[in-house]
Formats: sequence, structure tokens, C-alpha cells
Amino acid sequence: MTYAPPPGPPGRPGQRGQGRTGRPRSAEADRAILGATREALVELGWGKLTLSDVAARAGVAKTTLYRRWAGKSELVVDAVAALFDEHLDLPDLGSLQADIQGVVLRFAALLERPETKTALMAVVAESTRDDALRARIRSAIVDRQKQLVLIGRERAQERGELPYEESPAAAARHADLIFDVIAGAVVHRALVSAEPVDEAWTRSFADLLVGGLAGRPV
Amino acid sequence: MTYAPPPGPPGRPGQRGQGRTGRPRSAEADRAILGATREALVELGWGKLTLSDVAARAGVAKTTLYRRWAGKSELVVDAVAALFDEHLDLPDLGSLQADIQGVVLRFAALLERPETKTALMAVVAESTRDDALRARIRSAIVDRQKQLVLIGRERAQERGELPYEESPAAAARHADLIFDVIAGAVVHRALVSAEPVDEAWTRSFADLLVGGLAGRPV
DNA sequence: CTCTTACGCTACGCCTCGTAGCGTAACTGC
DNA sequence: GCAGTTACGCTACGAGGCGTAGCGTAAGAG
Repeated sequence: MTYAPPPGPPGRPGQRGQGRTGRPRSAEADRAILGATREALVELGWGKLTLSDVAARAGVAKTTLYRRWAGKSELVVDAVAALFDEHLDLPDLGSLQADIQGVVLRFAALLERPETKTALMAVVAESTRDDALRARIRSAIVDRQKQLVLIGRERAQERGELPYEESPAAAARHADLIFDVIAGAVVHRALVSAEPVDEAWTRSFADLLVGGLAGRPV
Repeated sequence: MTYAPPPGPPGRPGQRGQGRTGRPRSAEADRAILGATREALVELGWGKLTLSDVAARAGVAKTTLYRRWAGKSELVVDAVAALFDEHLDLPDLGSLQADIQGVVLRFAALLERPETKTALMAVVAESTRDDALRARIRSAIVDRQKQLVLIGRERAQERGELPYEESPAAAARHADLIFDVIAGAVVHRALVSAEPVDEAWTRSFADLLVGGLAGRPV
């Protein structure tokens, strides 16, 4: 747990021919390891996942894992982060209400996958005592998802559905708030309440977010 | 992990003189174990917490732990659940807005404690693969907190701030939604974004929840 | 005083962790 | 080609946690 991968950002194979000498890291091994990690997560879950097992599945020596990642948490973050990169665009559905529903359903679809379900919570739990890990999660997963909120809000402002903020600072605070509300609600619904994030729930949630408790037609 | 504590609800000492024969479980040992668990959580976090260590802190044999709890997750749920029982009333602050802020600040205060921070997320993560554990979390923690939402909503309806629901089913769905939004947002803010749930944020959140995105004065 | 259950203690086999050491493979610069 | 450098696979290892078994003893019920 004390080893930090020496060259470049961890998980990325050393750049070829960039002045770096010696045998380069195998990019294929990287893919195999991250894939094996996701596979093991599905079958075993976070608790019973062992690095020995991942190494065996990937057809790689256990020592190679430790040469690249400091521990289980770091490996799993990278393995799961790749999944969150799939849908980072937000199709314009014509209204704020529809855009919210779209982003919620997409996010929920990610959380439904067995490899993300367990992994995300476990890694977040671990990050409460590990600042470096939390930073890694933010840059690899959270901040990218937050981007979707910024896009959707900007569109709504152009449509005239939302007012423009007075100051950049207030805008940032507001965006953070909305992100916490959306992401938090979906995660809580899916993982704590363990109820489906389906069409009906998503519509109710978007209604609530747009209109609030007070402005509710019932 | 295959052992289920035989008599009565786990974690509670056998009722004295209730037809049960033999030596009763020590209630004092129970307190010592749960206390030691919380203490160990603060110092070590979920990942490095070991049952051997807890037993040593509690001045109890390791075997006693396994006689009462099936594993680490179950023990930690009980240890943390006791903390959530402290504030289960909701003082009437005069308005829906104020009541929301009150419940958010209380919930946040619980999450600020180092023993709950890590433990809650870790246990939820584990529960995604263990239905019995999830049920235990619900009854010991989640459902009790949800009660606060029901109380606050009822008050708001009596004040005329919120309309009454048409059907009991719709009311239940709506309450579940609100609970997921509040609890999810606070947890996400505190643990994922790792930003303080302070007075300012709480006010913004309550504004958003009551008035919605659209009805925002800015 | 017997029956029943809980407790403390010791010991154990199994597994995972994370590291060290070694010989070999791959790629770079001369 | 050859030396230098880095990554890899393999084996082995000590440390430590897990969960259980067995035993003798303590604490209540009838």
C-alpha cells in the first residue's frame, strides 16, 4: 500500500518512444486487468474480491498488479471509471424536464450494473479515510458526471427556463447543489432503498426538482 | 459467516427470566462490544477494522463475538444503529422550510461523526450483495429516519403548506421520493463531494426543495 | 443440585496480503 | 549488434485475519 507507480498516471501504459527507455508497460495487460477486475466484481463483489484472483483471471502475475496500483481501491476505481466514460454526452430532449429525466435514467442504468453497484459505494466508503483516493474518484468519475449538469443547466438558461446566475461563484454553488441532489437521490433510491429507478419514479423526481414541493399540482 | 445467533434478535441480550434457561447473555458485554466497535471504527476505519481487535478492546473473547454476530457487517450495523436512535424526534420549527433545514442539519451532524461516515457507506456497499443485511439496515437505520419525513410532511399539510395526497399509495410513493432526495443529497454532499453541510448549503437546499428550480427568485 | 446456556481460552487450518529475489523479455540509444 | 533500462513471470515467504472446534468454567432456572 506504500507503492506509487513511478511513471506517468497510473493505469496508463508508458508512452512509447517518448524518451522513456526500457521495456514499455503492456497496454494489453492493462485492458486485461481492468476487464478481469470488472468480471471479478460481478461474481464476487467488493468484499470477496482478491487481487490474486484478478491476476489469475487476467493471465498476469500478481506482482504486476502491485507494480501498477497501490491497492484494491485504486484498481477498482480505474476499472469502474472506464464504464462511466461511455455516456458523457447529453442529447437535447427539448425541455429541462426531459433533460433531467434523460440524465437520471442514464445514470441509473450505470448504477444498475452489478459491477458498479457494489464498487462505487465501497470505494466511496474507503475514500472517507483516504484523501488521495477521494481525489482520484472525483477526477475519474464524479467531476465528469457533473459536467452533464452544467450542460443541461446552460441549455435551460438558453431556453429561458432558468434564470442566469448573478455571479460565477453563485453559479458554481448552484450547480454543485443540483448535482448533489440529482446524483444523491438516484444513488439513494437505487442502492439504499433498493427500488427501481424507472420511468415513473424519474418523472416524479423531475417534477419535484423543477416545481418543488410547493408548486405541485398533485 | 454461516452462523445465525440462536435466541432472539441479535445484539440484544437474552431476556432474563422469560422461560429461557441457562446462563443469560451479558448485557454489559453487549455494550462493551458495540462501544469498542465504534471506537475501532474511528481509529481504524472500516477496512482495517478486525474482529480480533474489537474483542480485545471490549475485554471479551473473540469467540463471543462470533456467537452473537455473523460477521463484520452485522456487528457494525448494530454498533452504528445505536447512534441513529439519538435524535428521532423532530421539533416543530414553524414552517416547512425550517423543518427541512432542521432535519438536514441533524442528519448531517450524524454523518459528520467519523464512526458513521465510513461505516454507513461500507455497510451499504456490502448490502448490495446481501439481502438480509440490507433488511437489517433498513429496519435499524433507514426506516427510522424516514419517519421524520412523514412527520414533517404531515405538519406541513396541517399548516396548509402542502396539499393532501389523493390516495395512500400516492402518499407513500411521494414520501419515499422526498426521503430519497433529502437523505441522498445530504449523503452525497457530505461523503462524495466532501463539502460541509453548513447553514448556507442547507438553506439553499431547502429553497430548492420547496420552490424547485423554476420557482427560484435568484 | 442438576440442567442448560454463555463465557474465556487455546489452538488450528485456510486464505489473503504485500514484498523480495531472480532470471528473462522488450525496447532505446549508441 | 550491444549495453542500459525497465517491465514481466515465477516462486517463496512472513505476517496477520478469518472462522471454527474443543475444553473447562461461570451463571442463572427449576
